[in-house]
Amino acid sequence: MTNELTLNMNAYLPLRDVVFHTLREAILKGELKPGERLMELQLASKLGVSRTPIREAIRMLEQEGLAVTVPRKGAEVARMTEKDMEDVLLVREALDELAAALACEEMTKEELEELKNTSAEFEAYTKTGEVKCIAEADVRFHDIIYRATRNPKLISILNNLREQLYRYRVEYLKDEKNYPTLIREHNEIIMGIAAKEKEKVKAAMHNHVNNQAAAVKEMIRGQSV
Amino acid sequence: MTNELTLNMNAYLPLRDVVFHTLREAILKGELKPGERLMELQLASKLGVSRTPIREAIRMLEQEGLAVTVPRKGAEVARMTEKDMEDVLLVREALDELAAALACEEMTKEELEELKNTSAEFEAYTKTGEVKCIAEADVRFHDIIYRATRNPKLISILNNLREQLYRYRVEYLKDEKNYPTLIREHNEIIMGIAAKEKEKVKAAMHNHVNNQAAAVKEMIRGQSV
DNA sequence: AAAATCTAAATTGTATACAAAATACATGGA
DNA sequence: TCCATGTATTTTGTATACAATTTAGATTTT
Repeated sequence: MTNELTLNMNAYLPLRDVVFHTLREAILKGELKPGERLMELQLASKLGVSRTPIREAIRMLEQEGLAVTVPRKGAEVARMTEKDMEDVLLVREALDELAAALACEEMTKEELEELKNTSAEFEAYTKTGEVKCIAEADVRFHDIIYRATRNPKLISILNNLREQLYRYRVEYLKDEKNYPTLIREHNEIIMGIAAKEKEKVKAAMHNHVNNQAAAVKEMIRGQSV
Repeated sequence: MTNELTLNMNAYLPLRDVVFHTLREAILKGELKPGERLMELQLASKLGVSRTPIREAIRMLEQEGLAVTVPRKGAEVARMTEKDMEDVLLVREALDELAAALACEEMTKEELEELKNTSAEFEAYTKTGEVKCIAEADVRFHDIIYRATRNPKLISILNNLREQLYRYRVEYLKDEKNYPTLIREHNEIIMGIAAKEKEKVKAAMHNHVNNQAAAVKEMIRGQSV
């Protein structure tokens, strides 16, 4: 009798992590709006826990850039200006290019297949117009590339950057007129990786992020009226 | 009587921040070694505070990548493998290049002067051999470039990456034979920025980080015996 | 001696208590 | 009405208490 019973005894998660994930989701979905105060007692009673795990979760959100706290005043959901968004996009541009180049070197045939499939799924969803599914397919597409970099540090930074853009990106994907461009760009990236033409892939990815950047900025400008 | 008495009433810092900075310093200086356990009660009594601010500081260190915690077992100082270091350096290479390019566009004459002065100080310290001063001058040199990017998000990521390399970088600066190369590279960067030749600056910065990368890797390999 | 089991101590997870500061609101005066 | 002041309430900061789990050591068993 070897220890085959180590099923998911790792399922234990400290409350701070549960709270952290819950609050993060709420912020990204927009349920907690930028500038909204994160009051410990209120959150604690709403989530049915004490202040201790709430406070620890807030410290984590803070470090991720999703919350901002002023000593003795408390935390609030981070506000994002257009400038902040531009800053994030500029960094993302550089790192997505790096990721594309690395993926070009490292990606296996199986992963390339997966990438193609995901791209096909993405295209299929654009036909039906299910925004949530489109967004998820897009995330998967980029995740496959990220994973192929074999660089966890890079992946975690990219995930954080993506997180910051999340709220606006969904809006971007609602606009049907972007779909053909996106599909073409995805295909360019796939072809580049398949041919292992690093410079082409970098250029394609640069373009891809850049287009998104332009759209997101326009969107913010529209909102800020 | 206008309110000129807003001196530094902001001097108040929550204990969690004091603890966070203290522990971070200790980790970067190597006083707390990779793999060393961070026990709450022990740290609390050593720093003369309760467990609460210690725990919050640990959550912050965790998010910065300086500590790793396993639920119910506790936190320890993050270990760094050679692969981890390579990963960090690869990202840093890309972002330092980006920073150099942005600085090239944005840097004022005054900042350029400051950069030259700092480079001169760096050179002077290499003559006296005060490693700590050399390191500080080098940090200042790169900080001036970072600041000139006008991109706080980029700056914070770069600071985090630098932090991860910190322990090994000091060792690197102890080796006198690196000094001439470093000085030359600094000058190339300065000249490139002065002439606003973006591509040259990027190449110079790439080279600069790359050399450091090679040295750091060699160092790790030496240690791991 | 090696392995397994039990027990005591140490350690983390969570809740709560109390102090200090910030906020909101009411009251009083110009 | 507007501003200033004072007071009550809310909220954060920190310490502590207790429960649950892990770890280490001792004891027993094979």
